[in-house]
Amino acid sequence: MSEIDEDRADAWFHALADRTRRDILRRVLAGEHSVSSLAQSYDMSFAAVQKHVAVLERAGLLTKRRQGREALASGDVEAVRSVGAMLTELEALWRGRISRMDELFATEPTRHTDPTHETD
Amino acid sequence: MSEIDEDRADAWFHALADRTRRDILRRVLAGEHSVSSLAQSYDMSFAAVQKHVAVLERAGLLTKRRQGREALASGDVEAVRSVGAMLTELEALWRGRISRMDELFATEPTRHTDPTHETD
DNA sequence: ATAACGTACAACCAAATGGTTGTACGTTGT
DNA sequence: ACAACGTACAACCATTTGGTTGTACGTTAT
Repeated sequence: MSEIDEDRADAWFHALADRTRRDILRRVLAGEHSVSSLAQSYDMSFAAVQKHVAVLERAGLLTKRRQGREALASGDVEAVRSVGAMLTELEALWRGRISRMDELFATEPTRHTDPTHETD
Repeated sequence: MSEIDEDRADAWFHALADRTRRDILRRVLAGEHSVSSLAQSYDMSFAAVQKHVAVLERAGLLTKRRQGREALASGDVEAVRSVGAMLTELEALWRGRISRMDELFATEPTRHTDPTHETD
């Protein structure tokens, strides 16, 4: 895992580790929203919401396009899939553990016929 | 999404938002490790690693069992899958956006034969 | 018995986080 | 022209975070 990948993963998971940001991401994945229309949904200042959007943008989880005075935010489903792929890699490590246990079961049984424990 | 679910998601993503913790999780998903053996892998104090393990444990991403004086940590693949499932739900919102766009394409074409733009 | 080991946790510290208000600046509507 | 709107960002503040050292306590080995 390269240093740059770890940086991206840090940004992804940090961005997702806040419920307001997860909620914003849900909305912008479902459709484009201006920053101010998003801000109206939450009981906090416009600036706070704008910062949350900026965190999601820096993490690459959403993109903004300018239309007149509005900034329209849109979720990037490919980035979400990349995060999912990281978790799948973690699962693969776990599957590796299991197959190593299988190996163990495949080699261990010879012990059962260990001549030093011969009984007949 | 219930309040308790959001709390769990906060804990999951926060736990994953640190590269040392992700690395620890990789190791304990691949196989059981004592806290001190984990600590030897990192250039920080035992206490720091012990706290990282505690964060992962509180998030439910790993479990510990006591064996003598050692605490053996093991990754919980089901929890990892639950995090993945959250992301899949996010993707579903995006697919919803697409199908709403399909609806739009399905109704819009009548405009093309709008009598006010009749040319012949 | 006692030294060494493995763990847990408290107290502390610098840096980052999530919020606030205020300011500046381009865009839109009257 | 000018007021209102939408955005961005700086400065500030309380809390949390990720690290440290030190202490305490049960377990293992000599």
